[in-house]
Amino acid sequence: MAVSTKPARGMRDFLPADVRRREYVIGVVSAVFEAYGFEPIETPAVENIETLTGKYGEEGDRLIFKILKRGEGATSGEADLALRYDLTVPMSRVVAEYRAALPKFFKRFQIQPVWRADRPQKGRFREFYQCDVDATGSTAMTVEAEQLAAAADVLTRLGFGDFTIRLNHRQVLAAILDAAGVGRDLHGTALIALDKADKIGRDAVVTDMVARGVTAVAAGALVDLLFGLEGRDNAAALDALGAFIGTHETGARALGELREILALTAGLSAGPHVRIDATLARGLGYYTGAIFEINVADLAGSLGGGGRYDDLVGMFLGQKVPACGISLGLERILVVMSERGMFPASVERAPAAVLVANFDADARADVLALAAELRRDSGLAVEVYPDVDKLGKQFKYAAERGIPFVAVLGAQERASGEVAVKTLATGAQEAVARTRAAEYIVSNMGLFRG
RNA sequence: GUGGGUGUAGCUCAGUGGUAGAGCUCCGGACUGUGGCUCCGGCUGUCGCGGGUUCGAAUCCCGUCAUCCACCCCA
Repeated sequence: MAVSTKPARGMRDFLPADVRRREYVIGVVSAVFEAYGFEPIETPAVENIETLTGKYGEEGDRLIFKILKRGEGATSGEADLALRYDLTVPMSRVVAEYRAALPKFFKRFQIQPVWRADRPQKGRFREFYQCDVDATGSTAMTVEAEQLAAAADVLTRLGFGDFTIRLNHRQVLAAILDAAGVGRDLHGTALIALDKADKIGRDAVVTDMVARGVTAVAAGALVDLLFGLEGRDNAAALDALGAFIGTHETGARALGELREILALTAGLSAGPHVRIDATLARGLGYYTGAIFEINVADLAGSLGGGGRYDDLVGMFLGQKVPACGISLGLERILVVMSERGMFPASVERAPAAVLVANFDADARADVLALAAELRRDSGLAVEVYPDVDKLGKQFKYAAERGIPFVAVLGAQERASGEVAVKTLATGAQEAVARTRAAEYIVSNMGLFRG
């Protein structure tokens, strides 16, 4: 065996138990999104490369998986296609392409894999699913509020109680930097330093900023502001930010938007989880307004994130279409749920409810017939042991797979028109009339419902 | 792209220069119409790969690959 049987780096195979868990989470996500009036769409795995480049910022562009051009590309290294990096950009392309056919307010959700040429680590893969909700056509903060509520509903229904939704605004960040006296050309690099505030501490942030060209006075002012916000509630934080930026026009308007989002979510599921965080920056290039990120204590990365991007669709259409969206990371959610054992018993269920034993070559046709009767009459999944084998092996197989009942149809049972049904959890076994076997199993099935 | 940890049986790992081990799993049997418990017996290895040092390398050195963790960034 010379060839490795492992999947490619950062990619994973999903065995039955994995798929069941994934489908459970996806089911909750779609049900919640649909309840908010979002409609599903799907787009191709592959996009023309120019659709993707220049949308994510320098760091993002570097992580795009490119596909060599057929033919001469194999030698020249030229790429004309790429695997999608997220779902937001393809969705924006779709909105631009089908603008006339789509409703004025287009609310879509999309649950599909995306690919990033990143270095894998805990909760980070090169192929992973995103669950995105986005709405185009409105600049109202009701959009942000509802999307935060939808995300909070999903997490709450999955059993999360301890998540934090960090909320900030790109224009607030810009206003703070302006007010501190940081030149526009240094905004990007200053944000990177600022983003680390909660990790590396006050002095390190100042040092970092100065190294990036920010004056010591400006860096000091920023740090005083940010660390002065610690421990304050949302209203106090917004007031402090407002005092700092003073009469800065776009900044004041942005703060107003954050106040509105807080007011609108206050009575919703998201309300208790939202926290103003002036250090939240987010690297993706296309955000223009409110930005958010969902975190949980036991994971370094985020469970989800998003924000408003009013110019992205316009990059394809040439006409401004406001948009806002939020993305939940399926694998991140699954990693935490698996570690915490948050899956309900119904998800960890056995593949079948009944195993029909097969130990008499002459009875094989009748065994298959019994299985068909049980499926029809009980509605349960019924599996037949394919090989003629010792009964002991078959009981062991059923026990290992977690199948709760074994039905035995041997010469004795066939002669008497009965089926021996054994309940593995209790060890109880009863001979029941073949016509009543399904009913017997169903009535005992309640013991195993989680 | 940067830094670090780990690669030995199907799995978890021990073995720090002298003939490759344990536990679990698996298979068979005790129990040829009954799983879990117990007991008995048995299988399994290019020690990640390539080179170097050495009389001798799983062990030391170099390289490489894989994987995990962290950084960056992100879901």
